[in-house]
Amino acid sequence: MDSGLLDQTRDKILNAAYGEIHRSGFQAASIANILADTKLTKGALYHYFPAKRVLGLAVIDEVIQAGFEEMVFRPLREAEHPVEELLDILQRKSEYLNETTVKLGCPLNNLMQEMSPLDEEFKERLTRILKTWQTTVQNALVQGQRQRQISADVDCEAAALFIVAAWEGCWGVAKNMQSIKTFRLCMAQLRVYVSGLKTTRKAK
Amino acid sequence: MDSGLLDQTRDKILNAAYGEIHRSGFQAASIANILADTKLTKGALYHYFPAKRVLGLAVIDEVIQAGFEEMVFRPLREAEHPVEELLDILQRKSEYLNETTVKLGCPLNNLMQEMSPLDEEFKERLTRILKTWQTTVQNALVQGQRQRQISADVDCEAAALFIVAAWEGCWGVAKNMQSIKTFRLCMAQLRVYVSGLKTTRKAK
DNA sequence: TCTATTACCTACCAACTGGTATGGATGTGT
DNA sequence: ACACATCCATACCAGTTGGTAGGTAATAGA
Repeated sequence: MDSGLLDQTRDKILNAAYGEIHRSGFQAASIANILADTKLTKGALYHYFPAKRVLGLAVIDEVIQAGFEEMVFRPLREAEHPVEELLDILQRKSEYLNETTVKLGCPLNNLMQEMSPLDEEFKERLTRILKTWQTTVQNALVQGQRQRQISADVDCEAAALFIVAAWEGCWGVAKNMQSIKTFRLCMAQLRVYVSGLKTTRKAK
Repeated sequence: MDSGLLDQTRDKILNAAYGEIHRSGFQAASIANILADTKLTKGALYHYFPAKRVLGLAVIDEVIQAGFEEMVFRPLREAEHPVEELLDILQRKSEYLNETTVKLGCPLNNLMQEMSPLDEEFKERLTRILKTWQTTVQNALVQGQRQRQISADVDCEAAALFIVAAWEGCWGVAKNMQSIKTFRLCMAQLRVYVSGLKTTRKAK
């Protein structure tokens, strides 16, 4: 058979699994629900994925990581003025966002919080995405320093880490308050922080 | 019987439940494990708590909220110089912290991420803690403005929200990377942000 | 056309889940 | 001393979980 580019069934399972995991977390994600969504049966699922765990790992690699790559990492890497692009992305992310998105939260963050202490392989793959994220932001800041957009005395590694952390933090509080307004207010402050890196300043 | 101040059995269940929930989350928290920890049986547990859900809510109110009250809210409210106290707390929190603490993450954040979309009552109680947190920080900043420690053009509500969000964000990344060093680096940047509120600055 | 493999379905299972019913032991009020 | 509530243990249950065994239909290769 094909098994090559278009593997509709596998993709359907993958997407349904992503949805279920996003809604309920990995552990509480019910295989029965995934199958109900896809109108498939266990035979199909266990044909493509030998276990629920493997399905979860595939969702991380092929859906979540791919999504970040397209929506955040690539734009940031390819931008000519990465600092502006970073502020742009923060802006865009806080605009395009609906009720359910804010209610369910960031899929990466959700999975990290749930699975990192429980499963080493989950942790590794999720942390890899997080570190790529940090590194990408860090490179943007460094390039910003070269372009005289970011103050020279900024510790880009620490700042990038903090930006990622705060970013996820904004997702978190907005998710709990279930309020888009909260998310926007919070992200606006993050942009204030990033903008603050432009002006020269002293540590304490 | 007593049922008053010292109810050892109930406390034992509550603490064991807190531990289990902290380790595995609420849904995955196994009543069997809690009972194994306490060396009690179901009769005891269901004598004090009519359902697992109620036990979870009790853990939120009587363990988690109480902890925040003692460790964060009260010191912040009672401080004469709340901005210094806030920076102090951020400092203390990043120092006193061991391997397992960073591995398991912030109990409040964990529960919020997991339960807010799933259970309205969980959400309400957790959000209440979060809002108390925000308000407490906000009051500290406002008082700081009165004491001429915080720049007058700071939006204290937004800043407080962001501080809480970033705070939880620091917990989050540190938990996933399972690195105390990461936590400290991240919290240090948060202190930089807070310190930055002292100097006068313009929004964008 | 015969064979082998892929793709998927149906029926089933052991393990575990939260929860309940019952009963015994220990006080407590009268 | 009797009735009664509190505290907790034991045994049990229905429902759900991820996972498996075995079969069928379709397709591919020769």
